[in-house]
Amino acid sequence: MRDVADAVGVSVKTVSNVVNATGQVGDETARRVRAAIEELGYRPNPLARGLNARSTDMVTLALPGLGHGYCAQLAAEVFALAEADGVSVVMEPTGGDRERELEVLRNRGGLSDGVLLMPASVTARDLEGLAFPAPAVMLGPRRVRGPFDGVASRDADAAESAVRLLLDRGAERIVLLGGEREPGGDSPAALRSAGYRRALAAAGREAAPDLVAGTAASSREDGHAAIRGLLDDGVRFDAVLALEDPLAHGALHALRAAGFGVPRQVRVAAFSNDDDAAYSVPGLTTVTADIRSMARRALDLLASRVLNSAGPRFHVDVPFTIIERESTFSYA
Amino acid sequence: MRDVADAVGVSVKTVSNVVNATGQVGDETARRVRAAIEELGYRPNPLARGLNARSTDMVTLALPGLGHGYCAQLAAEVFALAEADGVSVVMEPTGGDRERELEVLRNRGGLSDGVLLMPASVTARDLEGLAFPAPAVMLGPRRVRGPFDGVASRDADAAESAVRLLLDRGAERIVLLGGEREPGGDSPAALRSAGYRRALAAAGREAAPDLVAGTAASSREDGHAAIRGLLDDGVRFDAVLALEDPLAHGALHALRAAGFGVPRQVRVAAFSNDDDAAYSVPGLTTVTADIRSMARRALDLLASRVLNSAGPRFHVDVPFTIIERESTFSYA
DNA sequence: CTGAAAGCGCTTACAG
DNA sequence: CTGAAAGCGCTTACAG
Repeated sequence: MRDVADAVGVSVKTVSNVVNATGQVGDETARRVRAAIEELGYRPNPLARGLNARSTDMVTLALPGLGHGYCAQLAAEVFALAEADGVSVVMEPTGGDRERELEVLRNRGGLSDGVLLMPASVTARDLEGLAFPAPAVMLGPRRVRGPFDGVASRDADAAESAVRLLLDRGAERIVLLGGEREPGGDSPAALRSAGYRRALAAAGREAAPDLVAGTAASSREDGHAAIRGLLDDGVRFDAVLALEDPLAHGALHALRAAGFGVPRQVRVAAFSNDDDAAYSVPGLTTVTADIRSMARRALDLLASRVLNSAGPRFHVDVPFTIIERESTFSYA
Repeated sequence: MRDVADAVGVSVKTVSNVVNATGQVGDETARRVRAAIEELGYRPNPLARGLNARSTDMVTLALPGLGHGYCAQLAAEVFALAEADGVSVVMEPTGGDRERELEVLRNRGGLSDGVLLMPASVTARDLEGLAFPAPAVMLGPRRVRGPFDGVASRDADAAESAVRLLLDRGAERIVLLGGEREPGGDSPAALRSAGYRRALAAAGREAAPDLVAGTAASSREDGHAAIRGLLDDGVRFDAVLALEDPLAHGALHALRAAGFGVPRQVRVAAFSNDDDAAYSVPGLTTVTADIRSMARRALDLLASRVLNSAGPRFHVDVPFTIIERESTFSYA
């Protein structure tokens, strides 16, 4: 900037004025300044700017990973919205590790104005114990109490609706694929499992233990193996609620191989609406949180929180939608 | 920092000394400074630090997207290695758009010290025309000439080796699944297609046009449909080289459904080694670039380039490996 | 072992 | 319409 000012023979303030369109600058002066900027390849130093503005227009996005559909979709939405807002996104994969989640919230040495965290392991107690945390918003299926704003998807409610849909379509015995055997906990799987039980209870039924099929992970292969196992064990069922889309794809596969018609004999619904869901045959009914509005709300909450770290905390729930496709159609 | 210094009754320099472990500080003084830091929740302002150091220890990672296995794997490696180096990563999805790729290289207003770009659309000519670009390293399958360092995977060579493997295993007619019908171009698909043709030529064979099966995208469904189409058309083949793993999974599926034994009747090989490759049945033989060393080299090159923007450009090729699994075994 | 000064590259608040 | 000064929060180079 000094260089530009000297080249044109004006003060740095004048250069600053033309760069930021602040103050008043004569047309001729502005033109010469612009020419010098062009020629010298001058770029305002964002660090120096930030030092004054006390802001970097950067946000840290901390997710357990990018492998799962939910996270990948959320990241994509955050990137797109942030870009439109003129803010950059620093990615910080936490691996779901508690220590790293806390580290992110401390934002030691971090340049970003605040952090968006999808908490996997961190507890309410951890959050309370955090001294001088960075401005942060928690987002995702887990709703953790604590001194932070939050945007949560209603996974339990979503699962409940999905089960209701399956019951409406005539299902009697619904497998919970990838589900938790024990009630309790606040992982996405636990929340969805709770919704499953709630819907059954509301319909005056009980969750049969032999219909809860846990899986090691959430891959196609896991889904395939689990359904395969049920069939081999002679377990009867006429519907599957898979807690992740890939599990459902594996299930479809296993059912087809075993000669079961979907949806005629077995209805299948799942979560996430990943790319394959629309293209599989049959098309897969999925329950999907409105990820975009989740990203939007989180970014907005964080922006407010950066401006005003005091004030009441906000917790917002994001709506979900059921996209019904062939896998649950009832041909009456 | 001012506050801490005042609280303890020392100068800012002394505080700076204990924070950075520079200079000499008395044990007692250091202890009191540390206590004050703790109590006041003081954190060094990274902006002010960066302003002096002329560095932010941040790097921009610009990829077309995170959807494909290659990109996702690369991103994961970059995150991990960067974290270990103490550098943060700003994600910048380009969507493969030329304008956005150029914008990233200009790094206007960007806080990062440099950029890692996986170029999709940008041409050598574009790069030459770039005035005052940020320090940058190009990485990925495309090797673009221009005033930048580069780390490239040898996709053509990798495809050539894969074809040689299939020939060794007794294949005569190898389908190029997801391949380009016309030679030329420098997209990954084009490069791999070129390797396919080269291997066949080296073996004294020709690439039969009916064996090149283009696909709209690289999903499982695309692979399934394409192989299905070939079978329906009565095209004879005894091997498939799929340019992306998901295509191969679709192919395996289609082959099984049609009653073909893999590898007994048809051998299948693919690229990328995605998570499913090891777990599919049969296990999928894939050719995989050493993504980690690609990330490592790119980060190192960028670090050097940030320190010294002049000097000769470096272009390094990253090795690839063939992981052979059941899908190409020959039961002699 | 500790401090006062200058400076990183910009902006803000005030003069003229 | 333009400039000189002070300051953002730190570090570097020099004194003592």
